[in-house]
Amino acid sequence: MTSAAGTAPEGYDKHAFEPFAVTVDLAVFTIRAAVLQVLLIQRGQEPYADRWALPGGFVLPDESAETAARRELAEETGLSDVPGLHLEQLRTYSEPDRDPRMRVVSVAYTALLPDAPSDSVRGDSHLASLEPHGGSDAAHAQWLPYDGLGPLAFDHDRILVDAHERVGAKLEYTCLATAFCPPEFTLGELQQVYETVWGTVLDRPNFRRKVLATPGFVEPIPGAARLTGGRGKPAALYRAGTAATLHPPLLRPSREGRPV
Amino acid sequence: MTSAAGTAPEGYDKHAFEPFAVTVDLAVFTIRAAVLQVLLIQRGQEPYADRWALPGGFVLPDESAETAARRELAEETGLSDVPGLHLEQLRTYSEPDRDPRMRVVSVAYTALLPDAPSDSVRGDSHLASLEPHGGSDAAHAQWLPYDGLGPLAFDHDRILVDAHERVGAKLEYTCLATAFCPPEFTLGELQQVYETVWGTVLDRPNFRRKVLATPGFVEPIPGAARLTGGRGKPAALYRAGTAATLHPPLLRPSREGRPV
DNA sequence: ACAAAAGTGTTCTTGATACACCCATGG
DNA sequence: CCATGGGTGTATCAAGAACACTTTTGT
Repeated sequence: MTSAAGTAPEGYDKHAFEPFAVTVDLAVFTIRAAVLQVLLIQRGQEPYADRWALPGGFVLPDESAETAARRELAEETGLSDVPGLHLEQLRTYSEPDRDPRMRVVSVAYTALLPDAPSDSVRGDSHLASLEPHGGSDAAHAQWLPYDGLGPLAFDHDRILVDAHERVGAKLEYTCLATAFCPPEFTLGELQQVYETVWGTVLDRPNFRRKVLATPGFVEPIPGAARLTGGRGKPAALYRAGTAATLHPPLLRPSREGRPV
Repeated sequence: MTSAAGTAPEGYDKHAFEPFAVTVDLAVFTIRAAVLQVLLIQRGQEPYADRWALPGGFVLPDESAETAARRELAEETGLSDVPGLHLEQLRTYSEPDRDPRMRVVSVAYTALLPDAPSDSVRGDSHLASLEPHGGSDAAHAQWLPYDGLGPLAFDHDRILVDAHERVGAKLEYTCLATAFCPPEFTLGELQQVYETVWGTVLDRPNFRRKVLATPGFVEPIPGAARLTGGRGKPAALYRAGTAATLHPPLLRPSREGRPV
């Protein structure tokens, strides 16, 4: 049997069998002031009232899961057409008891947003722009630090851990890190992305050489420079390149004692 | 909003909205006689009558997608509790028009099965064991070479390409290759896995050193040996180790001109 | 002058590559 | 004794790690 034929309903009576709800859940990350932040919403109703949860919602009858993910992201964050938005399917969660109310199969997506990392720690001007909707759910959409989150609603803890792990792994062998950066960024900011997601410290000279030696990772913007910390030499600016993968990869340090 | 609350049906009337069918599709690979093979079934009905398709079926109301995948694999292949079976979620396909009959969201899985590679090319004794069910769908389940497949039903071409790409990539940085091997295997057989999936030739001495230098990849079976090609020195036998990842990775050769 | 951050150079070590070569078995 | 496949040794080269050092800015 294949996609839809076979084992179960043969006549395709659309209401003859127990329906599944199909939803999307979004693990939205950004880096602000060298801290990994996650976009969460506070639930207003049972189950899990007052707990934090991932943004998300139903897949509508005529849209794909990815379309639904983009729509929900725009609706709940007010961010539509964010330049440099990275959206990628994570995996699907389908345990029968993951939502106590009914059978819900959820396709999880990971999204990465740029937000000038550790530059001028501005007074949450962006955060405000995330809450333009006075609407029911989006009203409490908020960035929270990834570390030290209390237990989330449903199985969202696990989704978030899976998403974080995937992002960390993809930094090793793809050019994904630029998705956290604004259109113009310094190599120090790019390094900050790696250090924040991995929770490690990298050697600046070696990081620099590695990035510049990978064709298509970043492109220099001739003449441009910017001060990053108030003091120090102004850093050269770069744009994201066209390459998608890193060869050879940029491996996390000290994987020796790492559990496999 | 979260998994199930919010945007759409608030009262949770299970039949109030357009239902989705949720299915699993299986990309089942094995290596036989140094050829990458895929398990396919021939469709008996429209749409796509007589075309080859991936095995799969409906997720039942009280099982997870992974449970459904294991059940379908057992039902359609007669293979239940295969030792060393590797089953892993690939991704979810949810384009609204992917099945012309109704809305079907399919969670695709990749499965890898051992089958003594290129050893004694026995007379398809295994193949026969895949068709014990005279039942409707499983009747035509069959191994076919991955290369040179005609167009498959639905979007199964794409699923299969995605699965192959994922397997190839995971060989680089995980110990996945042993999933293609029987419980006891030689290093030559393990190398055959890499060469078959990647479509490249590897240097035997270097491959050997690399594998043995990775702790937990394989474990030697003291004293055991086996002839592989009728001639030549008997090869030492190994078991799969406990490690899951490869550090450093075993990269595909000649990635220079590779599109990124 | 000093601190802070960017950027360059150099050494050391590791791992990958490309071979040449030896060993054991069947025909 | 030769073909075939397993296994070892070795020289060469590229990449990563560690760290000293220079440059440019603000205070």
